[in-house]
Amino acid sequence: MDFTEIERGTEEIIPAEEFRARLAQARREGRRLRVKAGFDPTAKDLHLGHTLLLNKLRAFQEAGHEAIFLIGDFTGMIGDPTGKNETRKPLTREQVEENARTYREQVFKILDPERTTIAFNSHWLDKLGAEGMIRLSAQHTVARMLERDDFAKRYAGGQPIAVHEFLYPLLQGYDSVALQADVELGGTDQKFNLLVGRHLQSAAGQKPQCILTVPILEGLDGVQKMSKSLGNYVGVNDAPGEMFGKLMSVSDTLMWRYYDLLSFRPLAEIAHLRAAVADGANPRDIKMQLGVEIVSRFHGTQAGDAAQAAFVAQFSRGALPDDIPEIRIGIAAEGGLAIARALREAGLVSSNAEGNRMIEQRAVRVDQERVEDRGLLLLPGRQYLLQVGSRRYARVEPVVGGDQQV
RNA sequence: GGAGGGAUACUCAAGCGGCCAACGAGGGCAGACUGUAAAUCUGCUGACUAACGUCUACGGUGGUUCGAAUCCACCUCCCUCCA
Repeated sequence: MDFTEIERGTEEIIPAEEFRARLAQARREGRRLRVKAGFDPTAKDLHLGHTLLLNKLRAFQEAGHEAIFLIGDFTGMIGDPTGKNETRKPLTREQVEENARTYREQVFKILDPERTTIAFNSHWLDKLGAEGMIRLSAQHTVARMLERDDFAKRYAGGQPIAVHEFLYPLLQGYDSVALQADVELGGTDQKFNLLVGRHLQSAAGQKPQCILTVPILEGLDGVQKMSKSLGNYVGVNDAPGEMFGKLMSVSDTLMWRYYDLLSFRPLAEIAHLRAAVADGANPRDIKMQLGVEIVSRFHGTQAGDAAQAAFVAQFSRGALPDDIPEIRIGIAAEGGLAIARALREAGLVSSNAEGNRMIEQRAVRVDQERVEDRGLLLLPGRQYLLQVGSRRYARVEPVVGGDQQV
């Protein structure tokens, strides 16, 4: 039996032999494995980092297994303490539903809706109650909890650890019990939590799940993990041009990481691309191929090609982008519109002070001409093309007395 | 419950009565060079103002002082040791 497609891109499979045996057995018996992957409802915009997991879930679907997309609406109230030490605000029922809905829209860009089960863990965790929680807590020791890497670090480093954070892995593990999961997928940073699931399942008399971990995708900066709050992400809902641009801005080193983790190309083909660059091909062109592949995946082949063409036109040939926002800004009858304010109103800078700074740094152009004078006034009656740096554009028309409008 | 230490801008971290919108580093943004890459060099990095300048900010609330991030009191939160 061939495991390469299922196993491609995974970091670790625990225990590998058992996993393969289980797959083989399921096939023989015509049984579908229950494959679980949990998602935190605090985030609602999916980015490429999430898609690693979804792609893997999809691979299981295609092999005929049951994909369970678990929304951690109950555990979201705790907030996974993995990684950062920050207390999360509990979500309201409305927020959870809202987030779940947007999840659904985005998730099915990858998963097959016909073969996906969506589950909410409040379903069983609500009923667990204080007694259930205590019984659950009795299944695990403090010493073992403190083995978890980030708990260990925080404890050693004198950082606070709240008691309720210990409950998170237990509840996540209990999800596996409730779902009778055969397999659970997660990022490498989830390894500890996933293992707790195995432990709790055995204690409950179930056959413990197998675990597949996928790497954590680095964000555009190439260092920290991709996340919305760090602003280093490519969202699956990003517009084609934006998505392409973001991918083009990654470093050459990171490009290969993205090829390895995000591309669906055969491994041999990626090896060829590496060889080509080693032979002197411009990595930029290889990067474009990646951009086209990813944009096409979420927006269609046409959009992928168009994004590349637009990128080449704008940055290689200096053409203006064709989707420059237009805005009218109301001004008093006398005088004109101060350039810094125009930049701010158009959303190109966050404050007038920043606008003035940009001017001093020679980053601002009006009608393609560099602005040297921060006292420059835009007069009503015509439209101006404003530019900050090489990627921020807007067309602005000052209007006497008028309200600001697009 | 007792003793001690700490909280400074996006992050880390100086400052310990006026020269502090606050050293330095990282990050971010911009300029040069490029391939919207890396590396490197330079500048900027609270808001309002054309500008003079004004306002807001060093955990919170009060106080001392001509003047407080800096001193005092109380409060909140965190850490360590003891119980």
